[in-house]
Amino acid sequence: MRDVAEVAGVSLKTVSRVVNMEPGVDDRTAARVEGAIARLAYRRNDGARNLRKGISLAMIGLVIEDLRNPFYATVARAVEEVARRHGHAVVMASSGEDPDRERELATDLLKRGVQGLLIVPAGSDHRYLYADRAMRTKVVFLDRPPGLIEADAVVLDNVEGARRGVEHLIAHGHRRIAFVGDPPTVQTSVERARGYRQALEAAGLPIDEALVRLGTPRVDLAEASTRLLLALQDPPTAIFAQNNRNSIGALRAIRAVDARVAFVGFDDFELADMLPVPATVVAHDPAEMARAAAELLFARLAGDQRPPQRIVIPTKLIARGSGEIVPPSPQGVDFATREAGASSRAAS
Amino acid sequence: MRDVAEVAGVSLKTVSRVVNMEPGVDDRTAARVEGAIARLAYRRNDGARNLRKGISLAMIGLVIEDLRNPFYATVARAVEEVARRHGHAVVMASSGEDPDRERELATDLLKRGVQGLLIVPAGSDHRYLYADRAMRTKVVFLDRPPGLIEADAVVLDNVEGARRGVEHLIAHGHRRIAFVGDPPTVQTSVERARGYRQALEAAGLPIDEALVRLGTPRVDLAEASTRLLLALQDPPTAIFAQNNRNSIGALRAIRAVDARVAFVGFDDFELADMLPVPATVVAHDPAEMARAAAELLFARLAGDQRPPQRIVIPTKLIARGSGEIVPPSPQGVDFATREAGASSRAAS
DNA sequence: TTGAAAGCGGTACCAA
DNA sequence: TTGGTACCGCTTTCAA
Repeated sequence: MRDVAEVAGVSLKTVSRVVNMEPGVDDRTAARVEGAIARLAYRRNDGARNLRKGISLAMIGLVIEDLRNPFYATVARAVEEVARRHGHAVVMASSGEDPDRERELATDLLKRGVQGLLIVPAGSDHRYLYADRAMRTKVVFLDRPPGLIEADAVVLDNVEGARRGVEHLIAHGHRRIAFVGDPPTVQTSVERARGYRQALEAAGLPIDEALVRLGTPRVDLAEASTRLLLALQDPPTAIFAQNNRNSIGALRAIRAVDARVAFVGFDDFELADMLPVPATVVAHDPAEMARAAAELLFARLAGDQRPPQRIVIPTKLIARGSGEIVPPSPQGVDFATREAGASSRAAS
Repeated sequence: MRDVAEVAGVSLKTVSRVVNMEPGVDDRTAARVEGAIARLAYRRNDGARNLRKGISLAMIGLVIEDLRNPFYATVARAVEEVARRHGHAVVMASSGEDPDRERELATDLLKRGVQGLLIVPAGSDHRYLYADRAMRTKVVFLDRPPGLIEADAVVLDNVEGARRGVEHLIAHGHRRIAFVGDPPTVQTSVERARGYRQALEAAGLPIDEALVRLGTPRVDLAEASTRLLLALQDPPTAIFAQNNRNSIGALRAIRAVDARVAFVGFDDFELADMLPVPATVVAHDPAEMARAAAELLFARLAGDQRPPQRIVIPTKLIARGSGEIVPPSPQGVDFATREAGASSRAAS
């Protein structure tokens, strides 16, 4: 702005007046200033402006996995809504499930001076958030708990939800149930796998590790993984998928090979009820989770000093058809087959 | 920070050292400062910090309709990607198709000092963007053109895409084709309706305004609207839906009443190929559109002075089944029926 | 109508 | 190890 003033041959203050369209500037003077602005491609520094005006930017950061996943899109929208009510803007960043990138993005947001941070962690060590003491940025974790630090978190009831989903399949006569999930680095996947195991153990069923596939964070990989499962000598009669991405992949595989297997997925998804066999799911309310986390963050920003909170959002099983398919052969055949030896196969 | 210094009985600079964990501060002094920081609930002002350090915030704003719409989620993710490559963060805001809110959000983002703005307009008058002269914020419009101002825009080939979709239905023998779309305030809906009309006119078919429903911006409304269409005395034999929200609503209605009508929708959507009757769509690449717009914005920020650009992204028809359903009665029956009088109905 | 000088809340540089 | 002082780019106040 000083440069502009010099070029236009006026004082700093006059330029300021022109830029902010304050009244009381001679038209010719204003024209000269505008000319200088254009020539120098000048752009006002809003940082300095806000500093002087005492305006704090009022932003929060949101680090999620991928906006294209409808689950996170819903989360993001709900966060935006709450932030708006509190007069804050939201800066969003997608980590793509990469711990390094999560850290990079979170650190970047902190440097940008966001007042608070909502984060769906990809990594398992969040001590870096405390690197900058006295920065005092408030952080609330979303969907997954923090690693190696104490902090607020709002999560789903993963173990219980998965357990109920698998119990549902067991109740319909299934004994060979596969689990299709994200890599073990993803907390939610691990917890849901735990629920899966709990359900099987409680029913006295063996856990066949060949049926547990932890490692398919994308639709196409989940589809490939499920195809392998269905091509096993002794394939599962039911599949439990750990989230909506895995669900859609699994359903694509089931459809591709025209398998008659039961299916239950964690996360509801659009059109689940419109499929040829409507999908049974363990549903929950992502928007509610996001709102709870955002409200907690704003409470902290307002001075809430309670110890770190852990809020758990419940799940609900919605039976639509795919989870109520019963296994093809009468109960007990699986056991009989296996006792006859691993290399033998039932004729049909 | 000055307050902290006073309370701790040290100089400003020492506090600064502690806050930024610079070396060379006596532990006891540091402890005193930390105590003061805690007591005063002090938080560093990053605005002032960035000003002094000469850091410009490097943010762009993105105003879209609703993140929950997968179309916009894809757009947002692609924008984020490009912005990141250019070292910028993205502040996102959802207008909910409300012109006032669009204006409010855009103005707010400008006040926050974003370097540039990407906007999917809900309104039709964007002169407010020029209210602040010399602010020189660059703006690129996305998906829909600007109103009453000259500005860059990246849009889809709406007329052509819709025309082809409807032609496809006509080619399969349909003469009564309904249009299900957003309100006339939504540019894209109007343009796609134009393509619809062009296709009918080119084929010498009459346009029955009772079959043109402009006003259903949500899935549930589109479903209700389509139900009404299907309940007409002389119902359409095919439906063209203007975007993915309307498509899903229309398909729900078709399924609910078990109607055997053909369907083509604008926008591809996840699981379109997995439905009992896979959905034929006019597809395109939202990410490509978003990338083009974001790159154009960064080119402008880098000094690109070309006149306002208008980039058009092509569409592509993907036939999957629903668009290839032929009308129930032989060609010409509709005409015969109508010539027999509006009050008569074909027995079957 | 225009300008000079102080100051927003920090950091940088150099001296003590 | 600590402190003093100039200054980042802009707005505000008050005087010319």
